[in-house]
Amino acid sequence: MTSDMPDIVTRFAPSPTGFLHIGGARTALYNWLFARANGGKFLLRIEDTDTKRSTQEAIDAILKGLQWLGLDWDGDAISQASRADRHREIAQALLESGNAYKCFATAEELAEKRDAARAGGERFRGDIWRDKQAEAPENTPYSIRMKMPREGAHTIVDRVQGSVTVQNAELDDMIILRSDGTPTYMLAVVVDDYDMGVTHIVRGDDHLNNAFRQLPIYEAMGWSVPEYAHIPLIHGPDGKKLSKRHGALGVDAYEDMGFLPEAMRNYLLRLGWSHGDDEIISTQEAINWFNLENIGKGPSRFDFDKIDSLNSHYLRTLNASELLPYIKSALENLIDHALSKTEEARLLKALPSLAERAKRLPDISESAALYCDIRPIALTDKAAKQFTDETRPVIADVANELEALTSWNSEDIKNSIMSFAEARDLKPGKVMQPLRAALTGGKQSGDLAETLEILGQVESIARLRDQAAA
RNA sequence: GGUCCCUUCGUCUAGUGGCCUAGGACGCUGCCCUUUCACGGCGGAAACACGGGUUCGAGUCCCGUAGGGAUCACCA
Repeated sequence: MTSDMPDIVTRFAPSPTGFLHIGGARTALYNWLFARANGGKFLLRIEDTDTKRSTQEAIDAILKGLQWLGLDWDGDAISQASRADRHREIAQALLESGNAYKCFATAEELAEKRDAARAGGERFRGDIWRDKQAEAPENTPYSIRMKMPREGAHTIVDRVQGSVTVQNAELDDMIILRSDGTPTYMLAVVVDDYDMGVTHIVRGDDHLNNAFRQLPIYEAMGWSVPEYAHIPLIHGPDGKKLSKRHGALGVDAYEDMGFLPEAMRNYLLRLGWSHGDDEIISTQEAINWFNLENIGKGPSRFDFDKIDSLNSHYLRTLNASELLPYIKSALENLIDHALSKTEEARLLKALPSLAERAKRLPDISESAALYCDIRPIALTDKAAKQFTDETRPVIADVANELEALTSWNSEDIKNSIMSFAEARDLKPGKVMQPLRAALTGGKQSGDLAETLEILGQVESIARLRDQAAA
């Protein structure tokens, strides 16, 4: 490690074969937090050595996902493929030092050996040419394989999983340079992590076994081994592994569903990590508190109910002008016209109480539509039942009462309705329920008098008369 | 199948040998508040996978069993 590097360097190293899924997002979050918690650096490396499967779209989606989550990385994102020369150089060095060797076997030959070994209950280590270098043929393409130790064992003291030991005899002579001269992931990770000065590797525990295959490269090069923290995977709500056809979504899908990035961060943080009984954890607190030791060891399931409750909490912390941009375009879609100045003014007053009732952003835009000019408003079945021969005249009369009001504020509106009810010897609820139905069509809204105030005298009375006349 | 990892309420988790009659959160649920829906307040049901040890004492340590997961490519 270079000496001018900070004490802690982490990295997130996604392969750009798809979107940034929820597990990757959490891995990125943990790496980011650990770096930020320790005044270190958080690096981003795109593992695009598999050029066949890597796409620019996927890279863009990953970058966008990280940005949405608010996880900023230090420096430029590094393309692993662009470092192929360096990887080849190390492969060559390994070859020259006798830690790696040329393998002339063909794919078919290898597959054959592998199947045979497996059928016999043996393990195949890919070592056909391990001890036959003297017989190396001329002008034949070859791959380069790592010459793995056969005796002894390696132990990793993983920051999450604890002490883990694997016998060296389990290790195969993996390919580090393909016969077409391109480096494999197994070589590239090690070289890049070393060159980037990565001190702590925090990644999914699907890489735990790989760590042991990578160790011999560090040793052969005389490089110090980084600290490892292998975090458990996230499963779907049913406990099954998350896959593309089974509930794995890109973070953009969660954005579309109406989750706030701060809610997502809080949820992901808490999914597999804890700080006593704390549930609502601000990003600053997360940075102050985050550590590797409190990461749980078992896999966890994604639970929409819980993230909903977190999201509704964060929704409530936003004020009206912060909220409006989040819902504006969805709302305009819903009401089929651009927001007018009056509508916007109503919304600025109504939004906080709408947010209080919402779990996700669409809940807000849907209820916000009530404050727009959408006459005649649609009625739910339940609301429609409020309009009877009995209630229609009441609505009409209340409309007249309200029209006579010279000051339009919730206090006076409420008094007017209450005294109307009293004069007719009606229970307040008998009056208010039909009113509410006529004004909202059955959708959720806040306090009735306040709703009327925000809607304005003209619009309110028009809505009431729509139903009174129907 | 080999190797490695994991296992506390339905879910996320607290718990690091006595403070555990196992705590919190989400969800579920009863009551209260109330002009609706929410919010809020007060309650409730709900878990140490199983079996052996070690120990005066085990959710906590050890060993087995069962279940789940990961990995065994010229993918990453």
